Amino acid sequence: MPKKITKPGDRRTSIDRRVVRTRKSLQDALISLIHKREYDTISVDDICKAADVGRSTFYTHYAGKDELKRSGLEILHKELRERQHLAQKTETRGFNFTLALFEHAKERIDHFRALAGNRGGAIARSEIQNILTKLVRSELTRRPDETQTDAFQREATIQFTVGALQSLLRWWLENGAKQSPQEIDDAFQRLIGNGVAPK
Amino acid sequence: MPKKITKPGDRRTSIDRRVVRTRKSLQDALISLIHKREYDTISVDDICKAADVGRSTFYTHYAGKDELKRSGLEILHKELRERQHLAQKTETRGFNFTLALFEHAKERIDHFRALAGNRGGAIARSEIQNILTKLVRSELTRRPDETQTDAFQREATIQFTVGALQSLLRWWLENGAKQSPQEIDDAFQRLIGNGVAPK
DNA sequence: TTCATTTCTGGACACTATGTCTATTTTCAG
DNA sequence: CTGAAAATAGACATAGTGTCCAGAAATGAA
Repeated sequence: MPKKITKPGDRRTSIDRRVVRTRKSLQDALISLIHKREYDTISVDDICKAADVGRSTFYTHYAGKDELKRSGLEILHKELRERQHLAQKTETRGFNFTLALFEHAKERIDHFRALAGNRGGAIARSEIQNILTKLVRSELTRRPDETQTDAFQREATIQFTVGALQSLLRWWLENGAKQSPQEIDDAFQRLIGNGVAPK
Repeated sequence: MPKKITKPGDRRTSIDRRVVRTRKSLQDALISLIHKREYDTISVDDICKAADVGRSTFYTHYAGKDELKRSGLEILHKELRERQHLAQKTETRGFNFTLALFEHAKERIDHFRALAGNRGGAIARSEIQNILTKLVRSELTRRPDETQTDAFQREATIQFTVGALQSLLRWWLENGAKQSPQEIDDAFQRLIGNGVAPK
């Protein structure tokens, strides 16, 4: 076989243990640092020191801090999709992926809080928002004879739902996820299904 | 990391024209820059050049970029509270501040989009979230005999509502606020009042 | 085991940004 | 007009970024 230029940052599934080990160290280091300080105040050098990895090595794997963080989210997303896939076999009514979401979030709460919490910042949130938007959109199917007003209503409904869900999720996690996934999901289903009656 | 607190116009609420002029220039410069690039990529120097203000002057007014941004939000908040105060005199059912919110946002759309949009980032959002949370909380009054479960339900409802509202607002603004404030508010009131029926 | 290949490494480099300080000039209010 | 306040350029120390290299170390395969 002729040579293959395999740069560390390549898409190719890494066989080399060193690569796996290095990346995992960096992932973990970032997570643990985010628990201690504001994301913006963490430097690449800090991460490398915490991970015990050379700074030049960092850059052969990730373009910067943000990419490292994104890669952490990809892992969560992948896990969630698998979970959702299982969940969809059972239920068919309403937003049936949300219970799986809350369960998943609770299991990986440290990971989630670090990446999606208040301190986590914008990158993670918009990424999570993308994920949730896809899921919600697939629940609200489009009528073939959709008018422009319908389109507006539908999109508004999607944005409304995603915002509500994400907000509830974040609040629950930030307060230590004291309630069970079932409880928080019940609350969500009730609110999204029946609406809110003020006063 | 700023350490020294220095506010030139502290003693009397800025009488000096120079102070007012400088601050306004910096505010405007930031807003216009945020429209062009990512917030993080904007340096204090960039802002100063755009505002035609010396960099050393900048630091006599603000501790850094973030504080400049926050001060911009304070202005919006103040205006919104005044508006809300007027709106509450003509009391209707439900969340009666939201129409005022949408109207206000549309009028100051450039300001809002820059500070609250996707590119705006985390500072603005959490600030706006605080504002909305206060408003929503005041709508959902607490029963005197509230149980622990009630408290959970109430807080969940608040977080749900704020998230939905903020998400809808952001989406509307980011897409150019094509619909009228009345339309978007109707959509919100309908969704929050009646819930969402998927499929 | 040996060995070619890949990865990791520290240190050097050029670069951009931050925040503070000072001496000087400009602008303001009274 | 005048003293006080504000704005300024430029210098400074510090810190972070991203790239590059040559050598050391680990790895998978033979």
